[in-house]
Amino acid sequence: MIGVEKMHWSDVAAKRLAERGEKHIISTGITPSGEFHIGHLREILTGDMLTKAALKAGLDVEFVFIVDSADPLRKVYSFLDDDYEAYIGHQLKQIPPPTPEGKPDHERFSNGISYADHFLEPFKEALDQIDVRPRFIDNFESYASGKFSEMARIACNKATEIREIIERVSGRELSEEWFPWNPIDSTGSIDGITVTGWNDPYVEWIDSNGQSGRSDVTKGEGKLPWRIDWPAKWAWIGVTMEPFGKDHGAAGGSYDTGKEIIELFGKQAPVDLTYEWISLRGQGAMSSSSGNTIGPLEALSLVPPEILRYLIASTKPNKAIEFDTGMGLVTLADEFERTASRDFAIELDNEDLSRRKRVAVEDAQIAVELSSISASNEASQVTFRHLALLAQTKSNDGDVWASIGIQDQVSPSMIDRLHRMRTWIASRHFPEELRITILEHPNSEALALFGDEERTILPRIIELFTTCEWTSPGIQAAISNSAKSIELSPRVAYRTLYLTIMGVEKGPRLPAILSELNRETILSLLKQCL
RNA sequence: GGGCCUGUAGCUUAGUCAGGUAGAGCGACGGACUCUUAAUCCGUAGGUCGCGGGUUCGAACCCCGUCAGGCCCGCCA
Repeated sequence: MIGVEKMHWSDVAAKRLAERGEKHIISTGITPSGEFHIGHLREILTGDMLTKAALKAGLDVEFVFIVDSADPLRKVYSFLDDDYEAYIGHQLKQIPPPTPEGKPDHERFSNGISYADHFLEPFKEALDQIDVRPRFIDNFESYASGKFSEMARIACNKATEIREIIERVSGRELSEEWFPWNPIDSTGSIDGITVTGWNDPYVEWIDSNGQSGRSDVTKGEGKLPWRIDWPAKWAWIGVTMEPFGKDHGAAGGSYDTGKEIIELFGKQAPVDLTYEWISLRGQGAMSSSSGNTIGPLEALSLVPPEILRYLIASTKPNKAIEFDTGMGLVTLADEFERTASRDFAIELDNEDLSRRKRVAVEDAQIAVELSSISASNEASQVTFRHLALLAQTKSNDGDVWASIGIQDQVSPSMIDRLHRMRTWIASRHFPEELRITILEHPNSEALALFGDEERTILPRIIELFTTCEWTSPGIQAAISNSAKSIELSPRVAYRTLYLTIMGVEKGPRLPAILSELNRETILSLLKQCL
């Protein structure tokens, strides 16, 4: 007995789903309290990949994304002006979006754009680019339209049971005034308000200003607290699976209480999948409030969407990811290119493949499948590294295509890729290691590495550079000939040039780069090195 | 304080559930190509599997302890 087949993480989860039936709703949700970041992308991509795996397994599945716009503003975040003090406790759908300076933008708000919308819109654009197309559910609208009515009434009627569950499972003690409904007070806030009575379907309250009133829980005049709000959503939407961050997944966390609370609603808790967080390399966890973020759109301006998908697809959910916008991104992108261009059918055909290797091949194959964007499925003709080189040495796109040899059939995705590469090179994220730098003055440390051969060949190079055709082939011939004419390896000529022009011993292919530069500038630099 | 997750070559990691003397990619190094030397091809080196015990004929894997990082028990993907 070899054992049960091992599978890609998405298939393992799909199998768990299949054990529960045919029809499924996979849900994800995010609070639009600040700028979305690539950490949020893990939530939504994990959900998207689970959906695809479930479809592959023959299940009837729908993917939804709940926008938690009914959540209140918790505090004045660092990117907000103190004017937002007045909105603390107010629901995100009910307050104005910030201007670029962080002030409340009343004008846009009067045009129907809320704080929640402000942050959601760019994220939707990113989702479109990475080909994630969920059904959006606006939580605030859901409350307003009565979707939560039944669950809210059950929760209020079973306040004692819910209190018991939360206190027992989370191990924390709830205050005397605690009630499973947060009404909206006379100013629009759900903070600092005390529930004084419950007369189905009305919650009676008194707020911090001494004002009293009552809220109809079936009309969304308030909201359920998070720990009840979540299972209530599972219940009314019919969620059967939900991936969530490790913060919710810890023992005693909101999933643990939620799975008991939902039973009061007469439903079953969804299958869970806890995923680790994404941090920014060298900077710790990402957080919208601290400004330590990379937005999905910023990430997408640097790399094609399939690379971001690949990052999630190829990493098991319980592994923390350190997102590296420098060399790590190059390595990731190159790994994707290599993997995507493999012929898995042939590899799997090999009978001698060990079990372990076979699983690894299948895993890679599925990761690639989950990464590809439906529209453009072709393999790219260049590695990221190489494209980075070409983009830096050839200012004209046509020259780049000619160098790759695809000038007659340039695909839209290649053009797209080159443009992203140019953006990346211009950004602060581009790794110095890959950046081509041409010296303005000779580097004495580099020249100290000169040997007899280098000293001998330099005058020959200068001589041939003075007369050769200043094109890539012309320069290449000149370099080659400078060495051959005095019976040295071209290697020496290249080393000499790297030391004189870039101050390093090795480097990228020189002829193309030099042809982009001014001949006199190079000659002058070389002569200074004599 | 209680609980959960993670720790494997310089880097990213597979393998841990079902124990059988560690696999891969990147990088590094070396070589090849009458060769655009960060391209391509071939090869080499590199691991006391965080640490210490235990169980076992046998442990990266199971058990106990311990260290480090992260998280939850208010809110956060």
